[in-house]
Amino acid sequence: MLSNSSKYAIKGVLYLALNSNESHKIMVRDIFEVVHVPEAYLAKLLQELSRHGIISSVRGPKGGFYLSEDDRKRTLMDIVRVIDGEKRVHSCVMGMRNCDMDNPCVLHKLVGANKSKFINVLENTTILDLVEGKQNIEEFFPL
Amino acid sequence: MLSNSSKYAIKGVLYLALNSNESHKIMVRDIFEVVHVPEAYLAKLLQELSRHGIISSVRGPKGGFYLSEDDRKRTLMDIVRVIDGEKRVHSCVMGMRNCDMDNPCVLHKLVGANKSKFINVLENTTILDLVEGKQNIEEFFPL
DNA sequence: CATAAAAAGGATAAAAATATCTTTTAATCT
DNA sequence: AGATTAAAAGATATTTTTATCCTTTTTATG
Repeated sequence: MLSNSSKYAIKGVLYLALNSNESHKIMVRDIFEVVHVPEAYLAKLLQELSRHGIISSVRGPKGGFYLSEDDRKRTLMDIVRVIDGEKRVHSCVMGMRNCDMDNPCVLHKLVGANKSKFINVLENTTILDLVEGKQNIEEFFPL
Repeated sequence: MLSNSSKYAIKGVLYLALNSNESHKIMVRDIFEVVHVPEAYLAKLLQELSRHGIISSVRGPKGGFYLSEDDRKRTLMDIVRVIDGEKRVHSCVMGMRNCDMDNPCVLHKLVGANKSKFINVLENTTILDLVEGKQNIEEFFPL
């Protein structure tokens, strides 16, 4: 429903949201220990997000990853979509054939409603919401 | 959150609930095609459930798997617990350290509520509920 | 222009999940 | 008892996910 990779990616982006901006970019080297994700693996994930325009990056000295103002308007689902793919997220809880949102099976009715809510949260929560929101920033840690 | 193996197991048990009883046992051979799970794999899963007393089975001729009356009172969570383990189900959505139901992180607050509901459904829905309930039996298919 | 910094990319490795095959054990029926 | 049937158990194979390593490309700066 939500892969480790996606969780890692969200953690990384969260860190960027809290610590980076256009004039202060951050290297993977400075993130991976804080969010407890292997350096090379996190790099891969962030590169993937950058390639899909979900986050920003520049190469070379003084380079690194960061979130632009627009990037911050991205939703959690944007991240998950890139890392896990649309398919995984929307696949039927029961893996039933001929069963999806529109034509749900019984288990869909039982658990699907909650899954849908889960998806709604992912779709409606932006990075900005998380960071600027009413949330106590301290609660994010430890990532 | 819910492995394929668990889904397979639930499907298998559902089939047993609909088609078996103490005096009419069913062989894996007769289930696997209907529920679209590889024969040997489904066998493993059902054996595991049987070993943990979630479903019933007898060996030899006229043998097979079946659900006793008591078996039918088992919840979906009983199945998931055996196949996926307690840990997987209750693990933090974000994989945060120091984060669980009692001491939730921010993402917990966002998506955790729905996850908890999801878990509640699994914990409060018995096989019997699914089969005898108000549900139209046809809706289960195709498994 | 040279150099160093940093992401990007490709190839590989390790671990976990999924799946299959083979042998053993138990029950039933001649 | 012996043959047969079916689950149980054990060993092995495949695939997917997760993770690492190493090289290449880009870019800023002295």
